[in-house]
Amino acid sequence: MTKRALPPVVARMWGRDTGSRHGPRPSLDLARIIDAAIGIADREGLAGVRMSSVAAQVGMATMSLYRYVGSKDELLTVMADAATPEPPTLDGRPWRVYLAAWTQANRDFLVDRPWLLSLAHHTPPTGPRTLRWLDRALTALAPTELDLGQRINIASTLTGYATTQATLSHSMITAAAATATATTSAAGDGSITGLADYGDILDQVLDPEDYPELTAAVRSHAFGTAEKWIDDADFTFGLDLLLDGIETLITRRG
Amino acid sequence: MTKRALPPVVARMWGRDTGSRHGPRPSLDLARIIDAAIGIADREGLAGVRMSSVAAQVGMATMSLYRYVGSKDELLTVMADAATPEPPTLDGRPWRVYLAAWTQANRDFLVDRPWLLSLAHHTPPTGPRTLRWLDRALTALAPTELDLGQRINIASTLTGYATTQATLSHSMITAAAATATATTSAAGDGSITGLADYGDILDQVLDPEDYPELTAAVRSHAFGTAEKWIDDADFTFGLDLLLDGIETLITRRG
DNA sequence: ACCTGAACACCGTTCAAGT
DNA sequence: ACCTGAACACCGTTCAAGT
Repeated sequence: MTKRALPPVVARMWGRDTGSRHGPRPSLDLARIIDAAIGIADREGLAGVRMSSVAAQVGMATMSLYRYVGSKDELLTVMADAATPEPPTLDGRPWRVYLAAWTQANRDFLVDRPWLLSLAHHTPPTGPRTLRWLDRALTALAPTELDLGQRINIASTLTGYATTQATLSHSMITAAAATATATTSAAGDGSITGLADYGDILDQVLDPEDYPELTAAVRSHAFGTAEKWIDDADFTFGLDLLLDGIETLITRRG
Repeated sequence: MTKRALPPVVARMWGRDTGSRHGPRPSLDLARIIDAAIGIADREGLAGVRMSSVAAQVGMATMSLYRYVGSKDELLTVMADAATPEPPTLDGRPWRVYLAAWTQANRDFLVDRPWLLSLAHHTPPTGPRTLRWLDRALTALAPTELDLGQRINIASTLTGYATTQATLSHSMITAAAATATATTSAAGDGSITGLADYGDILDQVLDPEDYPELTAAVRSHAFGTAEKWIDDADFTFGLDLLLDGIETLITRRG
């Protein structure tokens, strides 16, 4: 049972110092760097986060950043965890009530910080915040008879759902916003500038024989309004499907 | 009702010629370029797809590619749709049976081509393949009394689930594969090299008071084996939760 | 021990010629 | 009308000095 060395990124996320430095200063400075990077991402999106722009923001030379993070990739990993808020507190609520709030809060912070969606790593979670979300979901499910594997699976499924919905909302919101401002670009760059455009495009492109139901959907203007897609009602609708399924499973056990 | 010009990317995905060129040749060449790009992605991952590597593969100069696609981003969009297989045929199966197969097939091709996961755009689908998947799901649900909005929502939720599970499988598979080959890199680069490592890391990092349930999970070796995560049983488990929820909804209507 | 500027590597893309 | 090489822009990162 040898303790293997922690990967540097992980160590940094947990405030454990990696290299040998003197005071408690360095970790504080890391926090400042992370905050700067998060601020840039909030304002300009992920594309704005360059080693140079982050360094400028904190008043260092670009190269100095490499004293605090091993690479840009590490910086992104650390800032993703830091930008994740604390999960809702349990407060003794029953699992269904809590998990509904948990999933909704999960979606909400992804909508607030859509750049987190692009950072969904293909790596299991290792940061303090992300793991706290997982722990709280497991805790809420502890009173049920479900085993750990099932509980972990439920938590993954719900996060997945939150992510899906956030992605959907985000693409619709930006599409709608683009329509509002970009009557100018209508001719030019060819990006999809709104939901009306989207329906328009599908209408031009779909062969009704090959895509019968989609064509019907487009013709009936099911894609007409952005509000429909970012509505809480739709989110709750799908969430209830999931929770009903979980409830069925739990009662089947009892 | 003016027909707005199709965005170039969309036109290209549907085989409609964008610029003015002479014969039917060009579109064929586009297909060759796409195939080359997909081949590279399959072999080396998305990082291997460079304008230069794709051009080399088809025996053109790098710059010639810009005759066929407007930018690398366009290339990625087009190749993502082209790399998506056809959805399963309905064959008169009841909605629940079909959607189960549909979701499983969706996950399967994402597991086969994990680079598609990184290409999950923040844009609604516009390609022939992706839209065919959507259409088929709507068709399967047509006999139910659900309205179009609900059916679209169900399809989104199921794709989302497939994506979540594929992501999970993928991170676990690569983690496991890395363990097998990388006893060498164990000391060095600090990447997570396996599930055993993952449990190890969590164990070192978690404070049992702050993360009570997660700690318990780690101690009970719930993260122990990779097989558990890529098992069909887990996938079906979550899928059934969703389908149960949908079924509840449908019968509630009737 | 910490910080930094110059230099390099890599890659997408513009542009002006080529044929 | 199509193709292409040289050149540029951008950005992450190495390295050898600075203090």
